[in-house]
Amino acid sequence: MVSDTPDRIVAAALSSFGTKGYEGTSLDAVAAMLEIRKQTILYWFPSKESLLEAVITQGATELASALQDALDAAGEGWARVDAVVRSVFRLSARRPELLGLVREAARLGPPAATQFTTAIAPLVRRASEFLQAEMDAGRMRRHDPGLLLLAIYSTVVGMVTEVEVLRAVGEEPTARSLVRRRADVLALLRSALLAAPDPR
Amino acid sequence: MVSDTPDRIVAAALSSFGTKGYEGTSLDAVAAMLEIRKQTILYWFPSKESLLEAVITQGATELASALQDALDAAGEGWARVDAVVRSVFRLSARRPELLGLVREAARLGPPAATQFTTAIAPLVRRASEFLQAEMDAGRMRRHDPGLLLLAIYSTVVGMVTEVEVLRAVGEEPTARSLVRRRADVLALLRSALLAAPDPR
DNA sequence: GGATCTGTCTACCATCTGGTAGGGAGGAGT
DNA sequence: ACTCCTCCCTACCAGATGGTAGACAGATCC
Repeated sequence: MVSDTPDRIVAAALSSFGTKGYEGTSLDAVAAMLEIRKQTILYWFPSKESLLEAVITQGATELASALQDALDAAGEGWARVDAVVRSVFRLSARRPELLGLVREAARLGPPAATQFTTAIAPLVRRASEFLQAEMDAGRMRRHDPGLLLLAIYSTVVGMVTEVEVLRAVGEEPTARSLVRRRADVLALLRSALLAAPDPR
Repeated sequence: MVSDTPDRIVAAALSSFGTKGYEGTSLDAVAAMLEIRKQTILYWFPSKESLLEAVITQGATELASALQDALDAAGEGWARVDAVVRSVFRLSARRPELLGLVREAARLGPPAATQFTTAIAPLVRRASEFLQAEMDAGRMRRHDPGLLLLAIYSTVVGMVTEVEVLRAVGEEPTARSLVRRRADVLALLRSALLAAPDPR
């Protein structure tokens, strides 16, 4: 029988890295969550950095699979954007640490950030091509697909992770508010992206 | 003669907190930047936390004044949005640490985040009222002003701070790219916000 | 039953962290 | 000349941090 300890360590570390940040999380703290000793963590992962690496791999995998599931179930055209946004909002309710980890990975810079972006690169490419195709077909306004993707990413991730900014603009981060925010983001993206109905 | 040391400490700490993060910055590191001893920092600021407080006050003041200057020089209507976006992009080129600090403050949560949002609350209120007025006048599409503000904030700050995500979507963060990004953000916001010309 | 391997532990360690205690140089006030 | 105040320093300290060394229990193999 193989031990499930490394998986449990990664899960606990993901949660803590995603909420308290990498520097803000000590190995002792992660160990305490699992009621094991720090040395057990260092038995499975030779250093804190290598644990981060495993956590990012895990996070990227989970994120990619969630988005993939949403896309598999989605239709065509705008429905795909809709599905992705909805799945991110669902994720933010069920696994807020995961979105937090995305932010943290971006903040830490290389090599963590590079690892993450490399892991989800295929999704980025597909999304980019999708946007390009929609634009070519005249169904979306023309923008640089890469920058558009970054804008969508920033907006959606900001809308679900920036709790304090949310409060600053007078919105309490409740479950009900999440539904409103999702509706608002979708409406906003609609008007930003969808080409105006051809007047001719 | 009063010493300028506290100001220099705050400036150095702002730069480090904004790039490496709060936990990622040690008092020794800040002291080394100024070629003084850590104890001199602790003479002026009784604790690291109180230094953070001073840094956030300073950061919020600088940010507010930059935005205020831009608004004072701006015209009416859409020109005001344009002016704000341009000033943030200018800031991201001249003082990237400042934008980094905004992100860091939001990430740290209370009390740092609260302090920051409190400090710029007047600007938020004015912006909110402006958007509301534009909507009432039929010049912008209707959205929740608070959520709209958060979306704009996320998009613009993301566009200037998320260097690694930028790379992931195939955009190298050069000075030239900054101009393109600014143009793209403005175009995006235009189509998202401006009401379609009344067809009647 | 002995040897080996796996997984977790206890016991340390060096380094770094924020923070305290207190000294001393030099200017200002008297 | 003396004292006081401002400002920065050296010398420490306790606790936390990431990491190492090695013991030990239990399973597995021979």
